[in-house]
Amino acid sequence: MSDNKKKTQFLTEVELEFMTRLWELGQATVRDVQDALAPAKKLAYTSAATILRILEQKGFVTSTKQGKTFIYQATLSKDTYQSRSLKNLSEKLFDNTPAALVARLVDDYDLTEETLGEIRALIDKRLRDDKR
Amino acid sequence: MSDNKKKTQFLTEVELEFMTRLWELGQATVRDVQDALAPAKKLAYTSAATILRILEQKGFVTSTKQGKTFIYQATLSKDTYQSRSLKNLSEKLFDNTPAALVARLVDDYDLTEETLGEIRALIDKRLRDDKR
DNA sequence: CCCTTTCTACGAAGCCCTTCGTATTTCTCC
DNA sequence: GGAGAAATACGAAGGGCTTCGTAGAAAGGG
Repeated sequence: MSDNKKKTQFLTEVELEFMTRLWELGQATVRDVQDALAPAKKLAYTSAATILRILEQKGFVTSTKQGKTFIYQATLSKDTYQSRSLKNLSEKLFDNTPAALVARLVDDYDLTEETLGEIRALIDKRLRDDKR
Repeated sequence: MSDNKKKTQFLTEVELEFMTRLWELGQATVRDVQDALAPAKKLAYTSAATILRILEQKGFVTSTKQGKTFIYQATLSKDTYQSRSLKNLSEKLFDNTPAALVARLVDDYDLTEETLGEIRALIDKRLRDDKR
């Protein structure tokens, strides 16, 4: 005890949009991120700056100053966030049963035969690897 | 045009908790749902009533009056909401590539051989069904 | 050196979410 | 029919998110 810091595990819609840009760009200034936003999601420069500042407060990104400008970078990898999100979804909505999640996915989407094949290959690979 | 009704596609944390109870119970009064909440998530009776009222406003549940009491019921099946959530996650975080989602899932979780087998069976079934 | 451009810092407005308390209605049953 | 129990209706407080504007600092070219 204790940093009574309230953990914000998950990103809001807008924050996710920003993190996605950062994951793509690797490093980026406010301007870079703002420019990278889809036309439908454009924000004022100061709005973009605010979102990045908040993301930094929450620990999702870090910044380093270069000249007068901050350069932002994600502290959390996309992979890690994907894991976290899937785990959460599985817990909250699929009774912590990943197989049920895949079942739903396979049932709903009009997955092409090719996609289904890819998925099966992944599983087979994993089964093989586990055997070893 | 137009019903300028802003669609709220997704549930908040608390709302999801409530919907989960409703999905389990089938039909339920405010009191039923409140009682069904996990101890850590107990709310005052009026709070529970408020959440259900909001869920109704948003169209996720309907109510019918029975005597002086409202009986609530989900209008959206859990399956449907699962689909919607998966679709969203896939779009927003996996470049709309369901196979990538499964890949992450298979990589992260320590899935048992049994679970992996189940998943593969699902896919095989789907592949077979599609063939027909 | 100063003007323009570009950046950061900060705070405010509007909205929604969460939680609850108070006030009112409705039912029941003695 | 009136008292008490239980339900609904409503609104308010507190907090967070989203968006932006204004003010001030920093940089650089003429």
